[in-house]
Amino acid sequence: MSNSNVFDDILYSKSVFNNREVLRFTYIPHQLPHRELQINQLAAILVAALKNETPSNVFIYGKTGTGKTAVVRLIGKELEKKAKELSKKFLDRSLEITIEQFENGHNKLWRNIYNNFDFSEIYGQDLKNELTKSVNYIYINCQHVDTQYRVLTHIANAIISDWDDRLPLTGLPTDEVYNRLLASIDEFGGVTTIILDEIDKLVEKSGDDILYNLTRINNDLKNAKANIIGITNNLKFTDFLDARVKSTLGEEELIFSPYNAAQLQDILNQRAEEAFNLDALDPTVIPLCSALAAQEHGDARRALDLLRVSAELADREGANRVVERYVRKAVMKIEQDTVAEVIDTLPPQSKLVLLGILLNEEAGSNKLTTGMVFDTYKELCKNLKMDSLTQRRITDLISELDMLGIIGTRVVSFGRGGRTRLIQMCIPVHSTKKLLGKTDLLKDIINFKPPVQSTLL
DNA sequence: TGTCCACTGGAAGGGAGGGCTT
DNA sequence: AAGCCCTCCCTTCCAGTGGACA
Repeated sequence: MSNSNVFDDILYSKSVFNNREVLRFTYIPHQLPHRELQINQLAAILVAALKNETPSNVFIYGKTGTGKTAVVRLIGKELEKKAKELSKKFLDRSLEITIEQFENGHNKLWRNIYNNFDFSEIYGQDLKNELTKSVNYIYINCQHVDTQYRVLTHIANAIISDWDDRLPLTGLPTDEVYNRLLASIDEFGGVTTIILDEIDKLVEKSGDDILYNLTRINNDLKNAKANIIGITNNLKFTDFLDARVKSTLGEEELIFSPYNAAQLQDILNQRAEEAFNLDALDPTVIPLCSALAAQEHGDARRALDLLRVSAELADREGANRVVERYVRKAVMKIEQDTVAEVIDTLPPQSKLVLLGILLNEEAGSNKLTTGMVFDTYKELCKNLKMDSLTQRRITDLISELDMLGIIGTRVVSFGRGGRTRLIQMCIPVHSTKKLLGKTDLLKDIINFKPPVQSTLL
């Protein structure tokens, strides 16, 4: 009997990778090529936190994959590191200097902290902990944390260290959450920087009340300071903001322009050095990945994904070198995987609507309207003995599918025939049907024939 | 030029589900 | 247990719309 494990062959087989994680977009390298200007600008703003002064609020614009999040996260890491270093220096020095000498010193930050603590405990662990966390950097991605309540609890919970004191995900009145947040920031002291990534998603869903409150948080804080960094890829985002929020939030603005192919190449080269074994990459691979990503508005995330997936495909085939062929394959794979994931995670009602559209298109209706899709959807529901949603709700689901890029819609008027939306599939009908057919809900009606519907044209 | 169609899409609110406070 | 609050998903209501047609 062999005691080998199914993973053994894969685990110990030769790989082109030295460290795959380096190619993830979430990995933050020590250096970010071609973002030196933005790094310096942001550091110049946030250095105030190290002096216990309030840094300006910052607004960061730039398309997907232009390094906004990476820069902000890198600066955060550096800021916290520096704060710890300074506090350590303070503790070391305080062994040698007297209180008077320290009070006469010029280090405002530590003098402030010192004023709030009993100096007799200077060497205690508690004080040391307080000192090392007096700069707080809280990152929130508003794509998921997209309501006023959630943002407030998220910030508060990032500061509250005791698990039992953490705020619940629902249940409390919002003003109560705000008060507890103030208390936790005040108790923490120092400077709290709140980063709201994809801030446009937050405002789109919940309005700008939350931003109004957060930009005025310093008025309510007694013992601490806070500032906001908003990140968005929507250049017109601030047009929808309340003028007061707009001026307070946009004290400083940073623009991240897209990378060009040469810059993307530098980024990939830097990561590849760490990510791959020697000679594992054909020299044509990085230029190709860069060129393909540059075509799509200079998206570094796309370039990194392409490189990583190409190498994974090479690995799986047991090749010891990544060549151009794998990049071409990777392009296809990434596209298919993205679509499959989006469809798979759709709620059941959206899947039914999509199936309605798909079946009509398959039956040859090339001028599909909202009304026709709704009729087919109702038939599908009847077949499944499910209650159907209203047409109003279905128009929203159709809009969502449109936003996801699964279908394309266009509002048209047929004169007396009325005004409606023309709908068509944007992804291949056959493969989508296969994906939908795999779900338990739809497997029995996947071949339903929609009633013949007359188009308005 | 006014009418009419089949919607679109904003606004308001209901209610289920989850969770807190008293 | 009761009362309250939040989120999410949904319904109901309704003003507004573009363009063919009479």
